Amino acid sequence: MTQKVRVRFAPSPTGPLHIGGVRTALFNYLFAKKHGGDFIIRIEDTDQTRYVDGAEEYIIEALNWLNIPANEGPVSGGNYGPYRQSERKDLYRKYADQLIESGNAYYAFDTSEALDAHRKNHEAEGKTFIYNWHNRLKLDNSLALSEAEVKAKLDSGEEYVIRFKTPQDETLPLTDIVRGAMKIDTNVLDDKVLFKGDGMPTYHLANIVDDHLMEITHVIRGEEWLPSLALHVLLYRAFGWDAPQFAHLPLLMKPVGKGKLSKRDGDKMGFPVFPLEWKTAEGDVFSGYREDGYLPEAVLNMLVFLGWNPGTEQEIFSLEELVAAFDLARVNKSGAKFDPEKTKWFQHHYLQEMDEGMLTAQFKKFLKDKGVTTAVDVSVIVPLLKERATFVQDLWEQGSFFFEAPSTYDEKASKKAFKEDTPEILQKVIELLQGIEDFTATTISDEVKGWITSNDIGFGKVMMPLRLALVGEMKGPDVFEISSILGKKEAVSRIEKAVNFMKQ
RNA sequence: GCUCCAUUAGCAUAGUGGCUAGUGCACCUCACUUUCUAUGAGGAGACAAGGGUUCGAUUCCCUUAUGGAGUACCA
Repeated sequence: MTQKVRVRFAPSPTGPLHIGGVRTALFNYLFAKKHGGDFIIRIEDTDQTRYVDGAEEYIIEALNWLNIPANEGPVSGGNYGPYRQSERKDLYRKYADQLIESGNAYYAFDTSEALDAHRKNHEAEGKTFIYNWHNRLKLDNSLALSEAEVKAKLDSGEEYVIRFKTPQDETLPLTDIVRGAMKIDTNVLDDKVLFKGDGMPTYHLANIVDDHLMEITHVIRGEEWLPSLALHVLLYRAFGWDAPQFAHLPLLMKPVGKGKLSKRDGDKMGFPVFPLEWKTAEGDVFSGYREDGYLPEAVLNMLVFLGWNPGTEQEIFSLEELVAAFDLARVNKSGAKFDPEKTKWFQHHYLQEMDEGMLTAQFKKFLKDKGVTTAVDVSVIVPLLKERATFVQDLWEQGSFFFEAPSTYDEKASKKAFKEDTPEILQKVIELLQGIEDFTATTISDEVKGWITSNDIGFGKVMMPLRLALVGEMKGPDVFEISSILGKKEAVSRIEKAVNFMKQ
């Protein structure tokens, strides 16, 4: 029996959770649930200078909205806490020391200024400064200095960092579930800082220690971590621990042009890149899927197909179906361009599937928020409008005329529809409507159509101006449905208004 | 620059050593709705390039090109 699957999503609370991060969380969630495992959230806040207020709450709320909550985390708790690295601070030091004792790490006293200077000099010569085997003995660290010198520096309280002593002359084989086998020459790696001058570990140390302590079995993360994989594997080895399995997910790219999707792309191109709306301290607002009216099911379905597919032709998946179908082996290797149009298609689909009573309730709320009061039965018009709606707000877009009589007539359409003989025709229609007792769509339709054919008038001459009179534009459902819902009195009044408008 | 990763139509992708290379979005046409949507039916559109290996390569190998990531006392 293998051990229980435990995966973690480890965001850094430096701002709102990017949609790419949401996908990483989703894949972690699906993998965990598929294998009956646990999904853990861990806040990686080892960089205190980049901490942003509210970011952590945002992350949790976003996952809850999408219905993919964690089993363990800073809010839900668990047996492996604390789940914030800042609260685990005291823990890391001893592991860094352990590495020094075993000869896998060393103290380095080089100041940031000195290292920056080295980098600048190298850059000027077109070279890259790497802190590793080829120069570590020439720099200011415990490998180059005598024991007494090191002790003196340490005792005097001089600031230092702890660096990993990357092994030399080794071809390290790496395995990734998505990419398969890779290998890297350890000589190109640098001696990464594991423990910072401020007493905090870097991501690299903290993530290995925590993943080990939290008994993480699979690390599923973005491709931007692939270059760090060698270091991480080496760290597990240095500690003598079993490494988890790794899976690096392809990046999400902008819809057009080059480069990865960034937070500024969204509002520039008219789609959200965040699950929830986010307001910065400076007052900038980034739109979110939730506030834009997307359903969580649509966002999830869209997201899961970015970099994964089931290998069948099924495209619509409920969360349960995703859990059943998901497989890391079917994750793609190359970056996926984000397609906002496809998102809308999913959204349209899920809106159609939504319970009609629920949709009506949401639309009623929308109307209330807008301050619209009406005698019209909203539950009657929702089914009429819904198939052409992608968002709840589209119902208003499509059917506002049910609640407000048109005050103007679409210019282009009225040129086409309002002709010289139109007032006369509409006047006849008014008389016709007045005479209908059973004011239902079918009866009105029969009466009007019958009248048109028997008088040989031509449908266009009647239907177009009639629609324009009732709606104000060339849109909306069947004109007779509209007439019926508006009621005789209102329908007649709108037609009269149009007649008067034309007479001016 | 260096290291690692990738490359099927505008986008997301399926797939195979030999088939008309499949699907969805978007696009075009028609039908329906005498409007606009939605829907239905059709249609156009792809294996980055060049070398190998092979009886045969989109599929395997190499090179090039393009794209991406990393290259911090950030995650």
